[in-house]
Amino acid sequence: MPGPHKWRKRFQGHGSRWTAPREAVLELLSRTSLHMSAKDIYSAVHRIYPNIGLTTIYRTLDLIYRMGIIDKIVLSDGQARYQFKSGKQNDHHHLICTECGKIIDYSEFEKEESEFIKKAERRLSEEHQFIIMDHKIEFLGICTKCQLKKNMKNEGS
Amino acid sequence: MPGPHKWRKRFQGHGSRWTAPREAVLELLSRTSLHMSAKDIYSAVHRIYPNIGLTTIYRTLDLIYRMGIIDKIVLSDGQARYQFKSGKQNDHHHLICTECGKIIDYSEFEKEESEFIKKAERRLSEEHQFIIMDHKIEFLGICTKCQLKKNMKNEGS
DNA sequence: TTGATAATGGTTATCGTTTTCAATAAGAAG
DNA sequence: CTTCTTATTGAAAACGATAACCATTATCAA
Repeated sequence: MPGPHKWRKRFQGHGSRWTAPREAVLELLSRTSLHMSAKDIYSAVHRIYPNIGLTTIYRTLDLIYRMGIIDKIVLSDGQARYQFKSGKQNDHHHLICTECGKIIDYSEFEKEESEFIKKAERRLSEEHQFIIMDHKIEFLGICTKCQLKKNMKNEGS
Repeated sequence: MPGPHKWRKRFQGHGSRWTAPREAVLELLSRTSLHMSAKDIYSAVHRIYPNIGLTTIYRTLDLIYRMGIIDKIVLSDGQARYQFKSGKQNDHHHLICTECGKIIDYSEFEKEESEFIKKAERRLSEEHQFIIMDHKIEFLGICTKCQLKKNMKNEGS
């Protein structure tokens, strides 16, 4: 049923089949830069593929995450967000609004950051005998919209 | 019922009462450097206070978290860990074993790190109009124990 | 076309955390 | 010390995100 596609080979090489639900999820994620929750993805895909089940969304996300196609971050609201890995801008970090959950990617200061990270990894792996695989940097704050909302509330009361 | 205590005032100032469950939880957390889950805390407190309910643990943790007495981090296993804020060594970061969930605090390279963080915060708040409140840096890897376990498995097969 | 088996989707289970609610206890006032 | 208000408690039930189950369906190699 699913059409020919650039990901087909990758799935078959991985021992997995190329199916319509997988195509739908990948199509969606590859076309947005948003960090979507499983439910977000479900409702979006559901529009063009009304029979899809939420279970399949979770399984597909897990699969393509393990295949290294998408990133996954767990926010403090207990929900995971998924994002397509765009080939280039990979080692990015997150700026998260603690009010509304909005996530902004940034990959500025690549030099300073990657330099700092390298140094830290070297030191930590030495001192604590860890094999370091990955890192995560998040800045938490309040986005413009939520700043405005807060101001309006305060004026109102 | 709960005895006099150094935290008593802080609770009453906050409009909250000083109770035995709260004393038990604070006593525990203030005496360990571990990052404990709600269940960890429940079982530990339960030993010296067998009537306590898990609900109360959650409520107490939420309260003292909002009072700024403890830190809270949500791991990718979907469970929150709580840790007493020791006055001094505050701005620390985490080294997390992705196999067993062990968390190590580190506050090395304070100079490099805090310098980098300051710079990043300045730049991000300018470019994205965010009010930055906090940050989180995590390194993910495999701890010594789990490295050994993996080796033994490979030899076994 | 066929057959083995991976994938699906509906349902149910799990697990951490929250809510509900009646009973209890803290602590200010008398 | 007693009384009264009300915050807190604990048991049970509800909740939400995710995972497991299982009979049915679809992929794709032969």
